[in-house]
Amino acid sequence: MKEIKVNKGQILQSKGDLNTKVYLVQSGLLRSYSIDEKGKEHIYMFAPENWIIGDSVSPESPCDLFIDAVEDSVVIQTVKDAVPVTDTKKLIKRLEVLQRRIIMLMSAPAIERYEHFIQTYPDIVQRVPQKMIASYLGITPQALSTLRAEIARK
Amino acid sequence: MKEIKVNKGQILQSKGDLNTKVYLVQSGLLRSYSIDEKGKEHIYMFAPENWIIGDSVSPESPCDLFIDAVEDSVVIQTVKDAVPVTDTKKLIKRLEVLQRRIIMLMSAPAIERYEHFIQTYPDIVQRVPQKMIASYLGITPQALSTLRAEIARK
DNA sequence: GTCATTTATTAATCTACATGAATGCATTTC
DNA sequence: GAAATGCATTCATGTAGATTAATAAATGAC
Repeated sequence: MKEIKVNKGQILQSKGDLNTKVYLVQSGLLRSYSIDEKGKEHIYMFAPENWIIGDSVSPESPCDLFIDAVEDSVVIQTVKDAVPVTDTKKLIKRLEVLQRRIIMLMSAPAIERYEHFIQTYPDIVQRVPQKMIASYLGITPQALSTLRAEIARK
Repeated sequence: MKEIKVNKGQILQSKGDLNTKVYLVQSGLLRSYSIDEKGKEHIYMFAPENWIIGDSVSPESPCDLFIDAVEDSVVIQTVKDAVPVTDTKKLIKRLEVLQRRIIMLMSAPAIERYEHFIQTYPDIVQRVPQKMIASYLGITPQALSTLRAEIARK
């Protein structure tokens, strides 16, 4: 358990890493994402102040996600075992978020997913480039741009 | 905490219910799903023997999902508070599954999601109608049928 | 066993979103 | 402060998968 300063763009975890840690964000903003065979990034989550971020695999397995800093950040790094004990309530809360995300990915068109996102995370919208929001929503930056133009036109 | 017999097709939980329970499947097969504004079902998960199924919202909030029996089943019903204590490891395992599902929904085409599904849950494939697999994958039964024909042709 | 209902398949058409490319701004870098 | 890089926008075209509809096969009800 130690405090780390991370610069914007700095990578904390790469796909395939073993013995990965969990990060509690003190200040700044991290993100986790996967990269597919075509080299395309897909953002799994954003972690602003007070959020916990890490790959949900056991420490022994190679991880799936990259984690890096979207802003200069300060984080506390802990081993995975330390976390579950800390806060079961938070885990349940996270399950709830993931459940809603899956349902939305399957049933709602991009425009509704976008509207839900800006309502749920208005602060994050201000802090990350639009292409990252597109990546989180599962669409291209072009599609998001077009969709925003449509919303503005109304 | 009590044991319940459920008949195929019987609904255990409907969207909007309060004080929802968690079900541990003894035998048979349950599923949870949402219904969108167009009346279309989207299966969130299947729960065969020894799985836990429930809506990930606090007991006080109205739930989002329906739960019903795909086969005649026997389940143990418990209140939510009883579960977290039981097994943090299982919660983590579930986070891992959800993480992979989200990544796949965003980055993999339907055919790969299908192949991943039949590899991961070969038993479930045998036990549920194809349209439910389509619903789980986030595509229509027609699309799955066509996609299966393509696989067979190879 | 017969009829009714649900499920799976196939095909024609439509649509949301991807891809690729061009352009204008805004940032960073030296 | 000029050049380079990254970001957002717009447009033309392509495509995975949705929708609609018709038919066949399987399952269930009586």
